[in-house]
Amino acid sequence: MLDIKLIRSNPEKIKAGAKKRCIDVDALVDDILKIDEERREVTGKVEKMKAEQNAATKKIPQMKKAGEDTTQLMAELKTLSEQIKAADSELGELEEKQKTLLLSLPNMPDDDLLEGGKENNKPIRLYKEQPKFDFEPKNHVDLCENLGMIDYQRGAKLAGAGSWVYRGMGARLEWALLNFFISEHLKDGYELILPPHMLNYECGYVAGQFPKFTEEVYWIQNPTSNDKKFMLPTAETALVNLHRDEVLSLDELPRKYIAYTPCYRREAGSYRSEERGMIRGHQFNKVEMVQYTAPDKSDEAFAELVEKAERLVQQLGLHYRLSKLAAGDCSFSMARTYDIEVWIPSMGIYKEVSSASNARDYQARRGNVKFRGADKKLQFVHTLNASGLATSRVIPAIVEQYQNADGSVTVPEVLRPFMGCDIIK
RNA sequence: GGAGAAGUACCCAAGUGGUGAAGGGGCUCCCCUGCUAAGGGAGUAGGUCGGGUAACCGGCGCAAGGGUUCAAAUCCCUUCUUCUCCGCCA
Repeated sequence: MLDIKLIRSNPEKIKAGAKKRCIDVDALVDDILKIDEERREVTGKVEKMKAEQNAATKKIPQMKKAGEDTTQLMAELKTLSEQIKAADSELGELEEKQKTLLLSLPNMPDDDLLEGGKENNKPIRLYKEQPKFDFEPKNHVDLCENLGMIDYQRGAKLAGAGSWVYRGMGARLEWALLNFFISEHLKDGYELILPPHMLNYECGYVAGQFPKFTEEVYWIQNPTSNDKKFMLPTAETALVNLHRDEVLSLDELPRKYIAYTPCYRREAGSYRSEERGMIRGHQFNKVEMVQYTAPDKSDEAFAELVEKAERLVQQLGLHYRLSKLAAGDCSFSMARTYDIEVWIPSMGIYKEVSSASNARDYQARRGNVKFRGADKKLQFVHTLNASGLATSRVIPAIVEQYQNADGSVTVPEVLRPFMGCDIIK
């Protein structure tokens, strides 16, 4: 959520920010300002009446004590009370309306971001070279099936298209990756969190996924209650809500968390034919990093998160690309995002394994997460997140980039202690 | 799933319709003493919204949201959370 005071004082800036994201919010901003003005006017009216009511109400017990007749005053106050009620409900509607509109404004992109969508994403660097094979390389679907690592058939039997079963060395590779990621993060002093996977609506709202993307998650509706929960689409949704409605002290910052969870996504409308195998599934495993920082420290934290995510991919020895996303490709809540994409030889493209973002105070405003600064004043914290990493894109990259002519796959060195073997065959 | 009890500030806690939400602990500052402990005094309801250049003025606030009333921490309803007991259960 953006600061209404910023919108009030500099609406053109907000409009220009959205334009960079290829979103036109001109009419929306104008509407917000119009309602804001109306809201403030009604607020003044209501508060004046309430002040009058409070003053008069205090007189009644005094008059009663003195034996005076209060019926006339009480009658007058009844009228006033009715007027207040009417004006108050008008005010409530205006506030509600304003909030709804405010929520549909995306975060402001950072000044240095390029305008436009995906096509303007800018590669910052490449790591290693594209692997060359002196044999006909296989794709990860065939490799995984041949090696008994992933069972797509039975995954579909159990849960439909877009679901798979990890088995044998596949399951062990998956688990080794998660262990490797977590142990690296622990070395860097991050606190491990295992959050609930079913979250209440408020969590999605604070993270910035709702109300816009309520249809992209799975909802749990119990037959005997109205209680509704959703399956988290990323652990970020849980982690940025850990300190919702809290005031952190300056010496508690930065807070550095990691969480392992499966991520549950409906992925409605995606093209399965182009993304065979594990590239896009309804459930995939991910270790997520989240930091809460003071505003002046968030750039530093962002650099740290990018570096950490990169380091993991480097340690796995995978060829990847780091890109700075153009404004229009950053997600709704984020002021800036860098993607790390690994090379999938069979597809001939790079696929995201980590997305590092700085939300600045956008999520903190929605979740009311503050800290008390050195000057004792309350301010919103900054929240940042980065995957570290999502396994479902790493495994295809590993099996394809590390495949051998005989169809076996060499295990990256850093994973061997976790796997207990050097080669999958 | 059923029954009951509770939710007031950093903590404990009083408060069953009426002017400023008691009291204690802790914390901060001051005084006395001065090695410590003890004692005395003052402060400790924040936050947010609206108005104002500002000092300041005003609205809201007793888990959350509604309702009754001239007036609600207090009465009524709904929801949430915690605790106790019962049932079911991996």
